[in-house]
Amino acid sequence: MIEAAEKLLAHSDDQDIATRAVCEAVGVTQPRLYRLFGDKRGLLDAVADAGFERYARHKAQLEQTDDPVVDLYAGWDDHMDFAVANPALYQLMFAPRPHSHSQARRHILGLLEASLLRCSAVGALRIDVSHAAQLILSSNVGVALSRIAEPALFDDGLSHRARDAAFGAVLTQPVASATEDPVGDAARQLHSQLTLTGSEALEPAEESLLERWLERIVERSGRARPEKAQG
Amino acid sequence: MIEAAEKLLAHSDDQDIATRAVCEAVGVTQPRLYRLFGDKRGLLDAVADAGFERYARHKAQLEQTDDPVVDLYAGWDDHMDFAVANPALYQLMFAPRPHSHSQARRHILGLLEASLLRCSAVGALRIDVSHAAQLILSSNVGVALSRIAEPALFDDGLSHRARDAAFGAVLTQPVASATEDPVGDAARQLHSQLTLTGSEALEPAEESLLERWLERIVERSGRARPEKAQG
DNA sequence: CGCAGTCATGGATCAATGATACGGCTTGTT
DNA sequence: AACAAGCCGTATCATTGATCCATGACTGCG
Repeated sequence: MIEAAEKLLAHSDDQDIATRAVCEAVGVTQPRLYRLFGDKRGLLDAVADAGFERYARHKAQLEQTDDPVVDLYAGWDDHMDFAVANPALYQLMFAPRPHSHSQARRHILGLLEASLLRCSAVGALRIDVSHAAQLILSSNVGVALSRIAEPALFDDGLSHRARDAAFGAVLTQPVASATEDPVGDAARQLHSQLTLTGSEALEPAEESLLERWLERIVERSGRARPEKAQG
Repeated sequence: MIEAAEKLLAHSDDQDIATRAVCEAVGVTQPRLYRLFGDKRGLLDAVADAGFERYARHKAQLEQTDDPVVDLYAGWDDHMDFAVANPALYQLMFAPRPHSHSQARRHILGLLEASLLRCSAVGALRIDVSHAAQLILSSNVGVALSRIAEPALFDDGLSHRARDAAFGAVLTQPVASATEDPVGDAARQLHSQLTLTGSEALEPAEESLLERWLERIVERSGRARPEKAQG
């Protein structure tokens, strides 16, 4: 029945299900559902917890590297994959629901803490496990919900950038400095200044062409910059 | 009427409102509401957009420092304050709602980009404005929604830790001191860098013309002191 | 001033849905 | 076989999102 509810939820366009629909999808009556779950909220909690179990199973198959930091990176990406693959279920698990008794968030935080504990054991963690887990999970959820809510506003590369930002603040590994690309940095700064105030020294056509060139420089240097983490 | 809807929403414990309740709180009939907003979703969109306007007004009163990075930090904290002060409205604005036409998220992203553009203009930004805005907003929303959903799981200091993590990934460590001629400074810096290392992104002819333009910008800003440095 | 036409208005109502009461059936025990 | 107990499902209620149609107000014309 939980499977049916999740299926209906995934296919419903307004992110809501009717208890009647769930019941007749399984072939049972409504009182049965209410004796089993007590409430519609109870049913949704059960669906959310079932979602966590699937999440945990999928994650258990994945995490077997001997480098805990690599596993951490894979965990973030896996989380994002889960979110985009099951947006409705993901919202059920991570969007605020009043009076929800689902333990999915707490359990996933526990999984993340376990993963971080391994990192901390090899000295890769800069702050304590609990705080790091909160930071990573909330950031990860924020990116996922933002992408679910309005994919047009949030870039495809956002997940990796946010991941590196969160991990950079949490892990002890040296953070790549921005001074590796001085040309790009200077071009970016000038581009912003021109956008903000303009310049009386150039004709409008010249300024427009200059801005295009600066964008090219920034883009080129962004590609050439050594991007360390992918996977 | 929007105010009444928001008030009811804030006081409702299940994070939902009945169109009847809104109508009789204002003293109008239901068809009136449906001719005004077309839909319950339309009403909620209107409430969300009204929430953005309050957010924007509150923010406009705040942002007046001459250090854009300081303003950026204040903006994050202000965002969190808004979230904890108006949790229901905040969820309406930032939690995914199917088929929502609310522009609140887009507008707030625009405000953030404007704030970041000022940072980038003084060389405080390591990546481009749009990407930085996406990262900061999604992380901020994630922390806020997590705290709203389950305050017990997420520490009080999480907001500041996440803030520093996001900003640390986005800002350059040494903040360039504000000068009276930022365009000229940026142009001079880029000119020097191009002279030193060049750029593969431009053709030689383009690069040569770019250097002449940069010289013109530097010369002009050196001669005519820009007294109106506002944009 | 009177009248027809147009349109907003709201009481009444429909349809969907969450939740439940009550009669009937199965099951186990004597 | 008779009886008690518990589960099941039909039928139903209450709430709520959304809409229909008779009514009345306003406008423009004669």
